[in-house]
Amino acid sequence: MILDSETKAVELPEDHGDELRLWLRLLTCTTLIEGEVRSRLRERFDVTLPRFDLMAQLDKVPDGMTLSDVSKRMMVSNGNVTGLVERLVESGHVDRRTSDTDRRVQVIRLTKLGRAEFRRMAEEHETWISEIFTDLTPKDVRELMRLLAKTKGSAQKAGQKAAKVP
Amino acid sequence: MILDSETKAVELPEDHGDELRLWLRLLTCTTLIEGEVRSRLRERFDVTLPRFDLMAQLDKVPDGMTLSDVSKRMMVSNGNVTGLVERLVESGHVDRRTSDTDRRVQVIRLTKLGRAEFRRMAEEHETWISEIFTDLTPKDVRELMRLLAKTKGSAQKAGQKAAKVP
DNA sequence: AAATAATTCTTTAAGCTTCAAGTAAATTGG
DNA sequence: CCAATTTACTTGAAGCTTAAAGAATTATTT
Repeated sequence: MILDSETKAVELPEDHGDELRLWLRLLTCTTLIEGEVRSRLRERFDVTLPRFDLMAQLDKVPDGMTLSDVSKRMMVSNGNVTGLVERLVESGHVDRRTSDTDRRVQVIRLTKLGRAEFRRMAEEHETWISEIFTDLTPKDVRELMRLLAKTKGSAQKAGQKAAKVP
Repeated sequence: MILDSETKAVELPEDHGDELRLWLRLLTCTTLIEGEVRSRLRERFDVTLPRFDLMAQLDKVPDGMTLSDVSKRMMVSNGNVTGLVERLVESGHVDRRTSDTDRRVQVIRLTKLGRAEFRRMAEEHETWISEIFTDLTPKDVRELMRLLAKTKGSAQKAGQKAAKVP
């Protein structure tokens, strides 16, 4: 804390350049990888990344999940999921029904076709990812996992704090 | 390398689960932070993230840059930049003119208004970012920078290789 | 010089995404 | 039980994004 001549706290512009550079690098990495995955998905399977991501969520559960669940897990808006699911139902990859116990709720799951196609895509997708991270040693991977977990926690905390003081 | 009974190399499904988990965590971090920054930019300044990002590129140069430059730096498509710039010119934040030496080229730069508003936003933005990364020690930041640089290089290499063998 | 190729940017169509407002159903609290 | 609130989802408008095709200009090759 710095005090001026009248012993009053003053705001000096602190240096947050390192964090800013870190954020930009993080963003660059993600954009780069995302673009690579997107273009390969399109070329190899003629599928968009959001469709793939949604199917990936559904592949993890056998009995389907609600639209809200998908929305939270994918970290996108409800309206977004509505449209995405609409198109996946249209193309026969996803099955949708109203919950028996709560008529507000829509339960969606992969169809047989959807699951088969996703599995096929996921296999290649996994090798692409390992290719993309090929220069990292197992130790690098562990360390990165650790630091990103810490980053995630920090970001979540900052988000909650900001939400409480609007 | 695993050889089968006929001494022929066979492809066994290798485990790339760690890299996949790493990618998902990287994506989660970026999505989380991006969402936080997006919502704060909207609430505080009623500006979108893409507009802010474009202005950030232009703020770095005094004499403007071409649309292609912006496109490469932001890692988005040309058409995307065209529309973004269109709206920023419309709102008076960006100035656009045709290059004197090459009539294909559009040179854009921040207007006085655009630069003033960006500087104002950037200052707060920087503190948000430092807040978001607040749990990371300086050592964490350095280490993360290093590992992400390595990741970026690895991803670029993978992308180039894939582009050559289509 | 003329033909060819490469570049810079724009346009279009389709899909993605958010936000805000709206509808319907379930839950809560009197 | 009923009013008020909350939850789950949908809709609509605006903007973002990409990919692909096209137009204009410049650079290269023959």
